[in-house]
Amino acid sequence: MPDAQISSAKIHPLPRAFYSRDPRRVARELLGKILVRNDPRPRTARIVEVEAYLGEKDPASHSAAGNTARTSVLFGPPGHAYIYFIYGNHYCLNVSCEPDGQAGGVLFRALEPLSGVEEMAQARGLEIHRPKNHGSKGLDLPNSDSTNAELSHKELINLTSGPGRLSEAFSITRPRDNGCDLTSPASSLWIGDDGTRVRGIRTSPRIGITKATDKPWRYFLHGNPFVSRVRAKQK
DNA sequence: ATATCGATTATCT
DNA sequence: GATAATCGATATG
Repeated sequence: MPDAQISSAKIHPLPRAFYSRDPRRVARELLGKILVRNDPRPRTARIVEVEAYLGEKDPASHSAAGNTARTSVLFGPPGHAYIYFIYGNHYCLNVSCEPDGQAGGVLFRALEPLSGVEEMAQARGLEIHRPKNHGSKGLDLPNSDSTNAELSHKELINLTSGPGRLSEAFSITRPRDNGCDLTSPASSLWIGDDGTRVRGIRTSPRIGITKATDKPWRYFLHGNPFVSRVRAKQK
C-alpha cells in the first residue's frame, strides 16, 4: 500500500534559500513537493509540472518588461507568490526565485490532489454527487475518507491539470495571494516537502508562449496523469 | 482525433 | 488597438 503518492510524513516548509537560485534548478526540484492551502477548506496537492522563467533576459518572462507594478514580486525576495491574470479569465501561480533584486520565477502548471478534493471540486464549480448504497461509477479519490465525492476520471484530472485550473482549485487570486510568503506554514498558501523522491523527470519547451520557444524549461513527471496535455495547435 | 472561437481584462505599443 | 505563461465549448474529420 505505500505507493507513496500519499505520505503520512510531516510536511515541512522549503526554506527561502531553496528559491534563491536559478529558476531552472528550482523548477526541477519543486517536482514532488506539496502545495498547501491553509483554509477553512484545507487543500494539498503534489507538484507534477512546472516551468522556469528566467529574469529580464528571458523574452518569454513577464519580467522582460522590467520591474512594474504587475511584476514587482518577481524582482523581490525569493519564495513569494507572483500571481498574474491572463486572457481576461484565469489566474496563474508562480513562486519568485533568485535573490532580492534579481527577477525569475517558476510557474505551477499541474498538481496531483492529495487532500481536500471536494473543496477543489467546489472551487472549480463542479456539482458533487454522493453515492448512496448503489455501486459507484466514479473513481476512488486520493487520500479520501468516507465523505468522498464522486467525480468522473476526467473531472478529477481537470481539477488541477493546467495553470488556470489549479489556481481555481486552490482559490488562488491576485488580490488575495500576490506577494504571499510561500516559505511560511503560517501563510494561507505555502510549499512543503514530505520527503517524497520523484522519478521520471522530463523536459519540453514551455507551453503557450511565442518567444524563446526553443528553450526546454518545462519540467514534468513522465506518465503522471495530471500533467497537462499539450494543446493541439500551438501558434 | 484536430481546429477554431469566445470569454474578458491587465498590460503594453 | 493588440496581445496574452488559458480554458471550455463547438465544429469537423
